[in-house]
Amino acid sequence: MPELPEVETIRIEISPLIIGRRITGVEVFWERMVREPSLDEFRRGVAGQRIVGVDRRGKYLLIRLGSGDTLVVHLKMSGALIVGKSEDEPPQYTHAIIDLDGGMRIFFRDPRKFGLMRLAKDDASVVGKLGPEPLEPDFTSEVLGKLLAGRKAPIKALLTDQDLIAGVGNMYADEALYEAKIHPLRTGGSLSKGEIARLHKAVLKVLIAGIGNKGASIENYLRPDGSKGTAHDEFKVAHQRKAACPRCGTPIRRIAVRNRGTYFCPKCQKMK
DNA sequence: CCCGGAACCTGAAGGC
DNA sequence: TGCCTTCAGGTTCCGG
Repeated sequence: MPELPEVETIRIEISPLIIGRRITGVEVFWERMVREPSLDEFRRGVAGQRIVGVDRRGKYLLIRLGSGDTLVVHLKMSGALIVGKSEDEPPQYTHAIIDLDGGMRIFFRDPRKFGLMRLAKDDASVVGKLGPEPLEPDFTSEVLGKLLAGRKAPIKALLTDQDLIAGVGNMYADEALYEAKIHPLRTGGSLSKGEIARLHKAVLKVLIAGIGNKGASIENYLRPDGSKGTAHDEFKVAHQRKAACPRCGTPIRRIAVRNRGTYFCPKCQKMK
């Protein structure tokens, strides 16, 4: 599922393919994919525009247009942007196509149909409420401590709350908690200063490793050239059903936290 | 403000 | 073989 490392990989790899190209048209086969404005307005606002940049904020991909507007893409759980040629057959589950000059097209593939696009005048209306970017220098252990102070919710739920930290999703939250040896059900406010420092370091480590491995191809995530990432090969606990803890050999356990599958080592990550 | 649960989606995988 | 259940989870909305 696209989380920060997956979206960042897409940003890095799609930028040289599409920046400088002009969008010649948009086809949308699943209309609910376009949230704002109306589909007609969306088409008019996108068609004819030149792509002048691609940014990322949290899990949002921000495609900058010559008009000053931003084509916002969120891939949710199963979305992928595949760059191909005009004569290519659309991949299965393609729900929208963005045609570019030079005989290229971007296929928006999304089996679960959660992914969305919108056209925005400014960033604030879309990503204004997001928490800090975890890989920016201003995201320090002290900042993380302040965000968690007094919170009664499970740390697993807080880590995946986009208003607290932007970009961390279910998989990387499990990996970070394992790395920091913290039980996913510990409350945010119960973490010691040392544990917060460990967790901060772990979040950076797993995200950077994820980007280095071009994302995790659990489920349907694909890179713009259609290939898979390899980050999931290095997951210690996330989705490791029936596997053993690489540190102590204890079977990995799965529990549900806020209705999300949560994997951890019951021996290394104690409630205390 | 804080917390938890449901809804949106549908293919894949596993059990019987 | 085939049906049924479970699992996957980012975001938004709603109720307490």
